[in-house]
Formats: sequence, C-alpha cells, structure tokens
Amino acid sequence: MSELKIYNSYSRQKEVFTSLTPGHVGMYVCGPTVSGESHLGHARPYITFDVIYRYLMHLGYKVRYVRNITDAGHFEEEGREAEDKISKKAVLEKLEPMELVQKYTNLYHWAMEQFNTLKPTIEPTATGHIVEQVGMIEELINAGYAYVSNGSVYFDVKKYAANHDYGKLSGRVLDDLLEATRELEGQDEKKDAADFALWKNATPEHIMRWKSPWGVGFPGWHIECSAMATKYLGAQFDIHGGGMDLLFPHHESEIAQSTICNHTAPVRYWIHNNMITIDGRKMGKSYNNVIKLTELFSGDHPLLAKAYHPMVIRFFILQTHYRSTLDFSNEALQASEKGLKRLWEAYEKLRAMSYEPREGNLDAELEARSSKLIAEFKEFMNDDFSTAKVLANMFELAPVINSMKDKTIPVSALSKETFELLQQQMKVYVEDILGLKSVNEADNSTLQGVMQLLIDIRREAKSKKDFATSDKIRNQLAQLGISLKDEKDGSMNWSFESL
RNA sequence: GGUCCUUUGGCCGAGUGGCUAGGCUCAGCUCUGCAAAAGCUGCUACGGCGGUUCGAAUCCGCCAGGGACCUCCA
Repeated sequence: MSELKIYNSYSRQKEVFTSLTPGHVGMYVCGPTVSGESHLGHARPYITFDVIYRYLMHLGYKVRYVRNITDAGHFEEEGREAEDKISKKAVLEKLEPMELVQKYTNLYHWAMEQFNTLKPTIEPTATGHIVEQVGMIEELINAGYAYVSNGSVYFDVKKYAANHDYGKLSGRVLDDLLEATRELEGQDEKKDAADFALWKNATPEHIMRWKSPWGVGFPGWHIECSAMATKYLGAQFDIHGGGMDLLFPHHESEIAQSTICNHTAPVRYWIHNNMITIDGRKMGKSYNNVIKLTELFSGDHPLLAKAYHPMVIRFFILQTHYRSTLDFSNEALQASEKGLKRLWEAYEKLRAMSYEPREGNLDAELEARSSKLIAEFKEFMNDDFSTAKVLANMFELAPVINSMKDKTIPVSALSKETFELLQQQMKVYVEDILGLKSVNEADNSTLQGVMQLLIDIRREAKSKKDFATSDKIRNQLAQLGISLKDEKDGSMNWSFESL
C-alpha cells in the first residue's frame, strides 16, 4: 500500500503526507478576489484543489477546507494610487462596493458549480474578519515586528529576517529585495522597501474603510489569509494551496506574520499550481489575454473557435499535472472535448453492464493488465496527485470496456472480482475523485421518454428495412444536435452532439 | 538586472537512467443497410554541443529558445 506523497513547495521535494491530527486535515486555499469575473486561469487552482480535497476525503480524512473570498480590495500599485480595485470599479459601475462584491461572488459560485467543484467547508470573507485582522496586527506590533507610520502599519521584514529564514518559500534573498527598491510614492512611510503593509490608512476617496487603533483604513492584502487560517485551522495546519504566482510576496508574507503571532510555522505542506498560458504567456490582466469563464462557456470571445463545456475545461486541466504550465489553444481544448466524450461514454457503458460468468473464457493476460491499470489509479494519485496518469490508464481501459459492450470480448474474459472492481473503481475515480460528470443535460424524463419513443419507432422501421424512415429520424435529430448511434449489440444510444 | 523553472513526435501532454505513457489529428483495415461510434494497425519523439555511465529524454556543464517571480495577479 503506497502512501500519499505531496510536493511541498517549501522544501521543494516530494514528502510523505501525514496529517497533524490523525484522521483530520486542515486545508486553506487562496480564493478569488471578487472585484471582477473569474477567467480560465482562475479555474486551475479551484479544480486542482477540488481534486485534492476529494482525494483526501477518499483516503478517509475528515477535511476542513477553508477557501476565502477576498472582498476587501487591494492596491493596484501600493502607495501609488490610494484606490483599491473594488472601490474604483464600483464607481465605474455605479454600484455600492458590497453590491459589486456580491455580484462577482455569485458569478464565481455559479462558475464553481459548473465545474462541479465541491463547496469548501468554510468560505470566510475578508470583510467579515476585520476584527481578527486588526487583532493580529496588534499582536505583531506588540511583538515588535510591526510599526505604525502615518496611520498605516507595516511589517518589519528586516527584523524578522534577522532570526527567521524570510524568503525560503519563494527562494528570495533579502538583500536582493532591499536592493530592488523601486521609486514609489508612499515608500517613505516604510523603514525598508521590503516591508509590506498590514494596514493602510484610507484616503477620503477610498470607500471601503474601517476604524482601527491607527485610524480609518483597510487591511493589507496578506493579513486576511493569516487571520482567517489561524482562526479556522489553528496556529499550524496541514495544507495551504494557491497559484504559483502567490508564492511571493503573498505566501512569504503570510508565513512571516503567522510565525510571529503563532510562534510556529503555520503550514506543513505548501502546494502551488502552475499557470495556464496562452501562446506560452501567463493569462492575466496585465497581459491582456484573459478569457473569462462566461466567455469560455458561451464561446463569445475572438480567441475561441466555439463554446466549451465546463466539464471539458475540468478534463483539460486534469489531463496535465498541476505543477506544469498548461497552454490554452482551441486545438487542445477540442482534443480534450473528444477525449472526455469517449471516456465518458465508455464509463456509461461500463455502468450499464453486468457480469455474465462463463467457463473457460478467462483471459489471464487481460485480467492481469486490467487489474494493474486499476490498481495504479491509487498509486498515481498518491504520487503527488498525478491525475494525468490516472486518465491515461482509464483510456487504456476504455477499449476493453468498449469491446465488452460490443461483445468482441466476453465480459467473462475478466474474473468477476476484477470486473466488479473495474466498475467500482471507475465510479470512484471518475466521479468521486476527478469530479467528472455527464455533459448531457438530459436528466429530463420527458425528453428521455420522447427519445425512447423515437428509438422504438426507428428500430421497428429498421427491422422492416424501411431505411427511409429510420434515416429520417436519425437525420432530423442530427439537425437538432442530437446524434443517434446504433450499437453493435442492437441497442441505440443518443447524445447531444455539441456538448 | 537578480532568482527560479522549462524546452518531448502534426498538436496537447506523461515520464522512474535501461522496458511502446495517454489524448487529439492523419492514413489503412474490420464491423455496419448506410452513418456515427467502436475495435485493430501504422506514424517511435525527446532544443544544440560536450561530459558522466556498460547504457541518458531522464544526471552534470556550456550554449540557444521560451516562461514565471521580483509590482495587483490563480
């Protein structure tokens, strides 16, 4: 029995996973900033960590999965313009800040539902935890690692670095950071360029503001995660996840803050997903190459050849390892679309099949190969969540399943145990762990009934060699976007053509 | 400029020093009233140069390309 190994960004190597409290896992994942719509790039961490969450539960852990909503807004460029993203946009859209935040939070939740991600067990908001953040900042000041300047509070990085290894997570050297000083307004409030804001004094035009011991202002970006993670997961917890671009300064700062307040390293395993790229370049606002999720689902974007179903996106993301970059292209997405369809159809066939024992049919080679492929699901997931390899194995099993359905291979070529294990494990991995679901939204019993009627009529016509009628039914349905397939065993299947 | 990562067949991608990953595309065949699907077969790659090794896509060095972070960023 292999054990779960996770690549820890902090140690830069794979480590055997053990949880702090036996049977329980505490996991924190950086959630969205709800100042705008989520794009394809954002989908990656949520799907990646959804699978990790699902897998940990599959392993029997009780997981507390905390994913925050950043609704308090941060600086576009610290110190340069005293306007945070959210309040700026609110003015543009003539909405109350919280109205805007609510709108994008709803949209985000909707998108997550499309992706079939499980809800976190706690989804705290930054604005709902101002008290905790202020409290933590006070602790930092009392400990001597933060100082007040002009109504703002900064973390003293140099002091922290003197007795802690600041920069270890992101591979940074403090001296380099101090040298890389940039000429920014407001920098003079800080003792050192490397210091980061814990609390910012709010200028009059800044709409989101709270009272604090240092005046009216708003929390710095990094403190929310430290405060909320500590509150819900404790001083030290098992897993912290997020995109690789958050490594610095965000997570590095989190470590520093939490270490001082909690007197221990906050996180045992840091997990970071890589970026989704377009033409080899990271998808991001600053590159102007963003494809929003709503656009992806509707196909309404100049870069998109067509609309893509959320499950196709999910599958696309799972087909590569989470620590590799993943390059977007219509070609790649369409390849995923077809692959997913093939896999899902094989899976559905398997579900509908039942074992028929028959003497002397056992194919020892197939039996051995199949059991190995099934057993490897777990092995691959245990190896730093290698979903791509799990899928590869499933694709190797697909021809076996399809051949059984077509009766090219008897079901009894496998032993009853292996066949049933195949059925059971495919269900567990396809649905429970990888979180895939049907792309056919035909859970409509009326439509099911109508289709069954057409299939019956067509079958009768075929049996009378009335091909004009049978073809008419199939062709007309095709025009409606429904494809009808004759299976080799005499049954007929239908599905929506365009996913 | 600093730090780090990466470079695989037509495309996307996995990869442990020795054994065909997988998907998509393409070609051929089988099945089929036809179609679609499915099955089978074929297409055998590892940026360049050098080194270590019995043996390297996999380790080391140099060169070249690409990228990420250093600033909000999944």
